[in-house]
Amino acid sequence: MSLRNERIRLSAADWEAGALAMIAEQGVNALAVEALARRLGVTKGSFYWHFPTREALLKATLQRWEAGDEHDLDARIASITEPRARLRELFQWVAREVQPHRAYAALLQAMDQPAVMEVMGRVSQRRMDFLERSYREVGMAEAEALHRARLAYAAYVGFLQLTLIPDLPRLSHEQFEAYVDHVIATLVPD
Amino acid sequence: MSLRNERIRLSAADWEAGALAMIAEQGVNALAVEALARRLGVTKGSFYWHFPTREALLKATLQRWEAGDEHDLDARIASITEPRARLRELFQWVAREVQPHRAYAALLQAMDQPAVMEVMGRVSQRRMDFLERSYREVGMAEAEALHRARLAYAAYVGFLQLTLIPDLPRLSHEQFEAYVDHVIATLVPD
DNA sequence: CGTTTACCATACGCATACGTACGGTGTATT
DNA sequence: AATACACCGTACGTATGCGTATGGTAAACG
Repeated sequence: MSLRNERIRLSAADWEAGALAMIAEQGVNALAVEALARRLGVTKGSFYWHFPTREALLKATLQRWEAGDEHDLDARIASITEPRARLRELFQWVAREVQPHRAYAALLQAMDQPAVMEVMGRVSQRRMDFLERSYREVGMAEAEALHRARLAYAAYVGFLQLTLIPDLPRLSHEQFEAYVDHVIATLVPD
Repeated sequence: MSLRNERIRLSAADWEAGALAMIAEQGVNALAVEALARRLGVTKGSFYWHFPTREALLKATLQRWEAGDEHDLDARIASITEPRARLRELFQWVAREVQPHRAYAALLQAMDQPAVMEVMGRVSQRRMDFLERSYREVGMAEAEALHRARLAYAAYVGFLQLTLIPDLPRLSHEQFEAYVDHVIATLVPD
């Protein structure tokens, strides 16, 4: 038969990429084997050749996402030497590029699954440590830097959650910029 | 047969209360009809006498929760006239009493379900409006009050999320108090 | 050119969870 | 006391989604 004109041959990486896209768009719960297979134009007979189980796909996808996330942070933010500028750039980064944070927001809503919880624990700890070091570099005492890092990270996580509530009035571009400026002014010293 | 010694006769309100407890403990996804029936010591034959569907139970439970939430806010916080004291009391309230916020945190993780999304939209808007009014009362300009309200609410939501990540080091009581003091000092003027 | 390998389709088994049908029992009502 | 009603148990039908078994096909390889 073969109705499809373009021959499709997938690798494990293709499945992981599709899974990540599906998570970002519809959440972890929507990550079903057969749905993903349809999305990729094949059937699940293909899937179970690449992965032994759905759980294996999820873990591989999370691992890939975590590595990419860490890489982005290192490349864009950690390279900035001046701590205040680094913090400002961090806030503006998460403000400008919404797309990479959709997956993070989706994973926040799936913490009941152990595999997700494990990754989010590591990622959150790493980000908060990064924030804490930056705040210490601008002269904050140990305890204060820790608290401010926690507050800043909570503000980030909470903001992502709020963007997921469609009933809330969406921010226009100017409002959004003004909000980010306000956050920076409030949470970044000087 | 009737192995149970105590006769159990339930009302719709009993089912709603049980559902709310189940949501707070294990999340919205864990709210299954037969599981809840076991928890209440009956079978699902009982459930479908009180409710036509699982969705109906969820909506009724959410409605009950929303009413209680609004009542608590009015009784404890809104009655405080001095705006700065009101804001401080608000932060300390959500800090001291963790239990009432478990349901809120659980609902945050179930935003993919339309019924949940609708309620969370209303509740979030109401809370942010309340924060904005309070900030305006302490003398903030309109735009700044709006931004600060958003930031404060995001910090609340994010903090709840972070408490759900068990891999993160838990805060001791003193650390927790110090953190709340830091948040108040940072987000409440003067 | 024949065979192995990599990838995929189809059909099936099975568990979970919703919802339905219907019969049963205790309590209230007349 | 007889009947109706409120509440519950049991058995069943059905949909979904995971995982398995097995056969098929195109491309790579000897």
